[in-house]
Amino acid sequence: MPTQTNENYLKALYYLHQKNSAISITDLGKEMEVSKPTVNDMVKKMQAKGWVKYEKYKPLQLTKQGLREATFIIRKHRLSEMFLSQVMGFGWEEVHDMAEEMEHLKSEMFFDRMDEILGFPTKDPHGSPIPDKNGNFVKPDYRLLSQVEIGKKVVLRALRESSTEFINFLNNKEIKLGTTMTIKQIEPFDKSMTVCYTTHTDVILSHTVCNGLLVEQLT
Amino acid sequence: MPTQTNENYLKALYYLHQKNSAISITDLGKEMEVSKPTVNDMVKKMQAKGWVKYEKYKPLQLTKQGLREATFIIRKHRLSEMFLSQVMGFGWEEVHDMAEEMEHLKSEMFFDRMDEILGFPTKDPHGSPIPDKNGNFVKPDYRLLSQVEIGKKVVLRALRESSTEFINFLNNKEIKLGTTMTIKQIEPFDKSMTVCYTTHTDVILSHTVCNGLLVEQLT
DNA sequence: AAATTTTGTTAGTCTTATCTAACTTTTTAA
DNA sequence: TTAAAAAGTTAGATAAGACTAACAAAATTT
Repeated sequence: MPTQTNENYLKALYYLHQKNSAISITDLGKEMEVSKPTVNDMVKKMQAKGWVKYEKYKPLQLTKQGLREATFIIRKHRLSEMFLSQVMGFGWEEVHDMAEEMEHLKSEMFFDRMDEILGFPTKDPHGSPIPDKNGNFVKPDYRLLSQVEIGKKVVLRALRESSTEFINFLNNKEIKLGTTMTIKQIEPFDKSMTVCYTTHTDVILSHTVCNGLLVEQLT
Repeated sequence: MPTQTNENYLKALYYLHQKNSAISITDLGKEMEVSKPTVNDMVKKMQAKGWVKYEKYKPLQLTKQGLREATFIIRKHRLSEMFLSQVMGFGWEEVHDMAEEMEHLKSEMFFDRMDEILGFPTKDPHGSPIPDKNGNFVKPDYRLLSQVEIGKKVVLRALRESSTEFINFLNNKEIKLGTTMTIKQIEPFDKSMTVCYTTHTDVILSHTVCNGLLVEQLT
């Protein structure tokens, strides 16, 4: 059974893998905000437990078991977010940090009951898929708004980041899941985009913001 | 801010204080299931943090601050039990262990929202008082069934232990909070009691069981 | 009051998770 | 293709939370 710290390393590895296939000790250290020797040590321990595969100077890999563990932590995180939002009435901008704590609770019953109460949801409040009790889930292949061309129409389906700060920004701009946007212009200099949606015309979104929005392309 | 381990020591001290005013290093060690040197060390650390007062070979004391911290942990525990039982539909025999984990969550918002959803309850599913947001609560002075005399009539108001095992025993005997019982007989040899309640006549309860039941005396 | 038992303390060790400083390997760029 | 930069490793330390073995102090019993 992974410790809480182990769980955080597993989750970090999982997220890094989503973007990048070759994860370095340094990458993981940055994600976890710890020094390289700390990661080095931890990786050895986690390899001994069978969760990661590592050879000196080579990229890190999650084993099948490690992936399984990571998936269950993510299940617990996303179910918690969903429960906090749907049952306890918290806003989508508030749930991430609380779920970050709750994901380490060990009681399976607790999460299974949440799942049941929520009617076995497949998406969390930020649009991310929730693995089921067996660890299965479908990863829809949305694209980043930042990668969409000018003139296209898209629907916001998920966020790649769920920090309170980021979501407060979206709330201010009245952007939510399901919002349909048309890309009017892309500034070559800073890659910022001018978009239109609902009653808003010509809203400028920075590249950083566009990089956090996962969309489904309509046209 | 106390660590999770600190919180458990504080809670243990709090519970020991309820029965016994003079708590020894040994007592705390037994409650926490750790060795005496471990307690000794920990007590020094917790004294440095201002939660306990201790002089060599003298009894342990919770400081005002320590008592405050303990009260908030108990608030979190009991609110969790209430939420698990009232909102999530768990049985009173299932909630203790889950609440034992949940009580260490740091988010105040989470517990305050629970409190609100539950309508600011003052008792948990086992009849124990729930401290409010300021740490205040009334400790009703029930007496132990084991201390009641023969012939008296009592109502079960709270449990002094909330383990699944103990409550499963009560469930089997169809004893719940609010059950009115009459004490028919007390066996001098082993202090077991013969009681009558609802449709049950002449049920024998061991001293151990009677010691776990907090009752209000009617006659 | 002395002997015994219980209680508490000291000293030294372990594990987990972290650090810095210094060194080595690999990669990249001149 | 070698020099510089980046990445990774080793060694030694620290803090929290635990242990055992051995000793000291206090309380209890005879």
